[in-house]
Amino acid sequence: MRNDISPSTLKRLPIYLHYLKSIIGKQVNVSATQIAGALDFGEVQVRKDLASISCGGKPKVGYAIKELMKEIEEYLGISERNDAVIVGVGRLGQALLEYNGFSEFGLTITAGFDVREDVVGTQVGGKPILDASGMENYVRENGTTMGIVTVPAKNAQVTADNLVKAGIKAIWNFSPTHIVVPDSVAVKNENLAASLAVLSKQIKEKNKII
Amino acid sequence: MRNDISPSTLKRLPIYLHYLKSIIGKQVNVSATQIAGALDFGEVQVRKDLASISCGGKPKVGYAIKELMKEIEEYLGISERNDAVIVGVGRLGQALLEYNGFSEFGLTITAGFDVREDVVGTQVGGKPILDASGMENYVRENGTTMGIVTVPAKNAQVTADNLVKAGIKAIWNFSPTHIVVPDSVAVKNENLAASLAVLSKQIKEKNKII
DNA sequence: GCTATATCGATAAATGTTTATCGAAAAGCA
DNA sequence: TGCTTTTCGATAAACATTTATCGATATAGC
Repeated sequence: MRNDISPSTLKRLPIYLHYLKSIIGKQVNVSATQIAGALDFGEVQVRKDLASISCGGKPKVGYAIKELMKEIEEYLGISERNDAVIVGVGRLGQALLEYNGFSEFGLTITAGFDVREDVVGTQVGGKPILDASGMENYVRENGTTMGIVTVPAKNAQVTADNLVKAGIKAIWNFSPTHIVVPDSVAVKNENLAASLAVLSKQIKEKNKII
Repeated sequence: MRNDISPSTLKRLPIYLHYLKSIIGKQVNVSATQIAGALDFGEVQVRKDLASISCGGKPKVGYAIKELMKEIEEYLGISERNDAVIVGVGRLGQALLEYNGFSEFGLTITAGFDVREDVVGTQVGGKPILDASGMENYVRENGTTMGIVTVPAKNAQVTADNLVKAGIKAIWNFSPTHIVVPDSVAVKNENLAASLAVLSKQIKEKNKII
């Protein structure tokens, strides 16, 4: 349990966790070789990643799945739960409200906010959709940690600014624009265009080779 | 226009492009300093990124916005258009069908596929939703390059396999599971859990410091 | 008990990415 | 014209990540 895990490793931990969940019940132990094979990663990389959070595996046997899962979950802070609100209840916002896979990682979405009268007052995924004007108060009163931004691009920065004013600690931005926040706030710009760029480039390359 | 651009740079190019679009009309030239300031990147990094695709900026003036945009667009292969289908027309699939920001990056979504009778036959974002059983034929006949996977996790790998069988060149996987495909196919697993992990970790860190 | 094998963990090498530094070039101005 | 400022682009240094190699160890079979 060192504290110096690289961002790259960190990004892979949830992937390992997901895989472990899919095989628990079928086996007791798992080797780095097996994980690497299933996920198409390097064997050494897996071992190195796991070494940084795990108390260790046994030669010839591998890692105890249950323990390993517990260690990853603990490291990812799944015990420390965070509350989030979603600002912008369009299709994407709705999709995120309905998806309950985040609770697996300690995140609970408590409410959605929007300005459109036809959605305010409804429920999506069992969570209330409230008027955007009440967002700041809600965040302040409930001590909400995270704001998920799914508004149109042109409103994203303003929305983020409001969340920051309300004392949010982290912003997860899904709107197709880059937002900037003070240093005290964590931000992750979910950038579909960037992924697409990488993928397009790969297509180009593969075409060239063949 | 070298051909050896790093993945990290590649991921930033769409961000630059987006920013350039937002300031074109307001100015003719832009400096790396300005871009870096607006996007909260390092000044040198911006210059290095741009150097790898651009024919160059002028000291004291910066880069000609129009040219720079053209160069980025060309590099990203926005001229070479790709067709895509979406498999799985739930909320997320619908959100992606309605979002028309991808065309900006050369991607056209032509149809959606699902098994649920209540959506088959409808239109979302002006695109037809067809029965999943016809997916392979559709892809083969239209020479569709990319499959966007937004089915539930447990169906993701099967869906991917079918797409591969149909001759797809790239898979963009939004379902919360890791899928594996042959080497000949490009794949990008869009991993929300990974992003969330990184963000949660950041929150933890910030809490510690304060 | 001994040997063969799978697997771990550590160390080292290779590779990739970011950051710092500096000279040079273009523009503005006295 | 010559000086100052801004900014570029190149080079080098620092840092991070991935990949390769190898000895050590636990298990299984003989």
